[in-house]
Amino acid sequence: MKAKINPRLTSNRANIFKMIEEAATPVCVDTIYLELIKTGNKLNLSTVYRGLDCLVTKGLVKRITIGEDNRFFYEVAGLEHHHFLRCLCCGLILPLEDCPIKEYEKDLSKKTDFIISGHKLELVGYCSSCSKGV
Amino acid sequence: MKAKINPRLTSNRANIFKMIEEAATPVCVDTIYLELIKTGNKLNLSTVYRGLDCLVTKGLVKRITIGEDNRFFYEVAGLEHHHFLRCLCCGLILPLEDCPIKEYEKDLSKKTDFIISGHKLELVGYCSSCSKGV
DNA sequence: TTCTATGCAAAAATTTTGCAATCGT
DNA sequence: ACGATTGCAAAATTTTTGCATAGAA
Repeated sequence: MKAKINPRLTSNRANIFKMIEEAATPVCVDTIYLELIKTGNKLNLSTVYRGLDCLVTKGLVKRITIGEDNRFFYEVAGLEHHHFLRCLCCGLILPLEDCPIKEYEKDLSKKTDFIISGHKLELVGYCSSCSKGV
Repeated sequence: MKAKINPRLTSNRANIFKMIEEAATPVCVDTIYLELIKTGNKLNLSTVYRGLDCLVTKGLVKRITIGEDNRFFYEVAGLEHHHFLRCLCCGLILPLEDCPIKEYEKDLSKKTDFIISGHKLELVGYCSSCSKGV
């Protein structure tokens, strides 16, 4: 993408951000797009993509991958470090606050001689609704 | 895909499997395809995709996602449970044998009322080669 | 004016599918 | 002959890009 010197936070982009902010879980591009259209906004899908790029560049939004769907999700940046628990049945994504592998990272860094900058943990299973009567 | 009653392990598929088996890390479709072509095999990319579907269905191969590239990787199924450490610079993927979150899973299951069936952990950073002189 | 944002269409990248031909048993 | 595989081309999905136009500072 062409480098813009001074990207603007247009109303489209503010709306995209608001939508992400208000969602309880990470959202993907078509969810954002459809939600904005449904609530009366008129904008193009590519505007959503470019708006997201802009928000990511500005550090307002984080682009992440969850699940096995090969597409991107977005969440507000600057949240506490967290992980996800995902329901394989209904797709529910539950953010988790605690992180069980902080010390492990240190050990691993020593063992592998990697500088470890981060990690991604995703647990999967079946939520209580979906596992009722199983 | 159309359900085949009795999928066959053709030589194409055996070659695909062998390639995956011999790779030290998970491989993606185009790596498999190019490697097979380079070693003298003649086959179509869609044959690779279908062959992989077949191997996954047969339980010989596992389809996984690593990194932020929105594409699939494949590894031999039936390996010990493991995770990955990935270099953000050169793309090196290092399989890890130990798993630091087995007990965490139990706790979380109680706390969230999920039936937890698995998890995916990926650590990222810079390998010793890439971080030399940084 | 000058830089940026947008819509639209087209292209890219990865994966899937339909169909006719071929192969294996 | 029958069912499965393959090549090829086309489609589907998600994301990116080029270009002309509209918009904001």
